[in-house]
Amino acid sequence: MISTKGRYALRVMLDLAEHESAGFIPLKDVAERQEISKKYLEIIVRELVAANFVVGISGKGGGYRLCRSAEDYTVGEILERMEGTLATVACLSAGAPLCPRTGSCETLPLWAEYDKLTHDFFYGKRLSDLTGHGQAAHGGA
Amino acid sequence: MISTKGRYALRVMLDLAEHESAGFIPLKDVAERQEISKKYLEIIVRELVAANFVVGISGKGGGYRLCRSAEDYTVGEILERMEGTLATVACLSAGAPLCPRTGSCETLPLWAEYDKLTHDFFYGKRLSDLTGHGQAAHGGA
DNA sequence: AAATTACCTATTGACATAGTAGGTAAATGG
DNA sequence: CCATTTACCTACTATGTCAATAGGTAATTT
Repeated sequence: MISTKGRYALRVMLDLAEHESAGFIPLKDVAERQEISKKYLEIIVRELVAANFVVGISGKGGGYRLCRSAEDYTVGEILERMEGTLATVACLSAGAPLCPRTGSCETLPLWAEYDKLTHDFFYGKRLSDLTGHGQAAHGGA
Repeated sequence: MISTKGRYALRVMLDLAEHESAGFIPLKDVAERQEISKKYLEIIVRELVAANFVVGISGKGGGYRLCRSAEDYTVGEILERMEGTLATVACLSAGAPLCPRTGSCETLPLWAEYDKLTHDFFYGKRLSDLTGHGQAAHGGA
């Protein structure tokens, strides 16, 4: 299960991507548009800053902004950073202690195959692939 | 992340599949071979019985046995039953309350696509596809 | 100086995970 | 018939994670 942290982070990144022409975006605006508690988003955005995905500046006129353009982020790198790992079983998680059953475990190849599928899927998607895919329009027609 | 419940359940099923010629297999044997606490396996096997995946008989000479042959189980049905859902985000989980953002959510199509990938992967694998895939041998050569 | 914004530490309630403990019921072998 | 083996059942618990909330300080602009 992908947690709110990863999912909200992606939505914040998307929101920033779609409003990048407006300069630095206050978190308040993102929180309102996305209908997510601003307080909670603070925690998430802090990690996005630490990961160098976004930059923030304080004060009036401040806010957050992407560091790169939307097509230069993969969904995978964002999720992996926020979730800690994309691995679906503990024994395949980076930094996990080596399981003594590796080698004889009959299920490990299954998990490894699924892990690769997952990794390839999310690293194959770019932030720019997701913009403008909601069915409801923002303004018009 | 797939929990121990699903992973252990799969290993129990596999163990039973590989020893089905020996008739009813005591859980004690499975626990020893798989190096998993028998007490914990009891909980898991109870659910396998409830799901009609295995049958158990009490008393001396008793134990557990698969209900069908190994090629008639998909990995997906076993995991889904044990984990409750295979869905990777809450809003796609069966029985989840409908999210008011469905329709405007820009990330939903991504999760839906990944969900389908996951579902197809695990339902495309059969128990019999996993037998005999550990590298280490049981006895010999 | 006032307002706005990011940034930081700490805390919390709810829930799931991964078991453990200690029994009862059923079936068999001797 | 009785001891043994096995499944089956209820309850408990420690630990950790999740999803926030609370209440501040620091930076920047007008």
